[in-house]
Amino acid sequence: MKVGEAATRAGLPTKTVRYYADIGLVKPEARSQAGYRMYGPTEVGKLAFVRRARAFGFSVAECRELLGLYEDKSRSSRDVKAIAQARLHEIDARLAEMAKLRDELSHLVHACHGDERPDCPILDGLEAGNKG
Amino acid sequence: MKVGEAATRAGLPTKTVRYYADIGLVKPEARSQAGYRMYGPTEVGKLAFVRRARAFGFSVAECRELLGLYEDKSRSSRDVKAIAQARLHEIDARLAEMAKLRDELSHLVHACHGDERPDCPILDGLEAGNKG
DNA sequence: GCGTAACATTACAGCCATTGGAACCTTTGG
DNA sequence: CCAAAGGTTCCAATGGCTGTAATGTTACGC
Repeated sequence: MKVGEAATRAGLPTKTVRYYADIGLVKPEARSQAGYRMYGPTEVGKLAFVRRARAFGFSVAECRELLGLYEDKSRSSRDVKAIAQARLHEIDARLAEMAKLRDELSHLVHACHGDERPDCPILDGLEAGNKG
Repeated sequence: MKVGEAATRAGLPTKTVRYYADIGLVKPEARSQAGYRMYGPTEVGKLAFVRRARAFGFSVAECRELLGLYEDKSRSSRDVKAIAQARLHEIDARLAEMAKLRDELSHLVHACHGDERPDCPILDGLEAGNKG
């Protein structure tokens, strides 16, 4: 498939997919006669993976490393597992924090009466919660 | 207090606090005789507010909007609630994405035997899991 | 009162990860 | 055959910081 479809399937802007190809993060499987980037399901999978990892806050360099886990056939699976597991711990920590923040905001939203009164618990809560 | 202390209290880098002052997001209460940015507790509160909002994924522009509501005494809490609730939905979606990434990595980590063999299941995981 | 370290200032450059636009080429369908 | 839709490259700009240089100010020990 061409870049547009690959982008759509991966849930990324076409421009970004091209950019990822340019920086060598996710290269197209091949180029068509006319020079079009041609992608297969594997690449779409990688792109979607990168999208998730990026949304999570991993840098492009880290995404590269993570993708490296998939691509480096010469690496021992012990190394792969170690790196993946370390990342997993990071992810779990961030996930927990995000969930906590989410619950906080949720609580505040539900505590907010949402009428015309100017004293809103959301703003008070955010203001009060300046300790961390 | 001066910028350094304000930054520390708000949990932000000094540089960022100065940057926020420059773009008019959170201005210092005043300038000292020597031109130093002078902050009070109100500004520290705003800075911490911005930090948390940024961590939630609010853009600086959105932070500005929220701070605007915060500063506008005639604000209705309905507006604030509407904005916060919209963001909450986004955050939920983002959390779901993160959970997906986490599960993907977790699955791969557990499927990997972690020995010296170069054919690690982690390497194969992507081709299969390209649906999201 | 003086030195100096720790802080502050501005201005400007650079960074990362995109994103927009111009100018052009290829494929697809009536 | 021609237009629309979608592809290409390249270069510029954006958002949100972050580093660095050159310089000014303040606090503290001597």
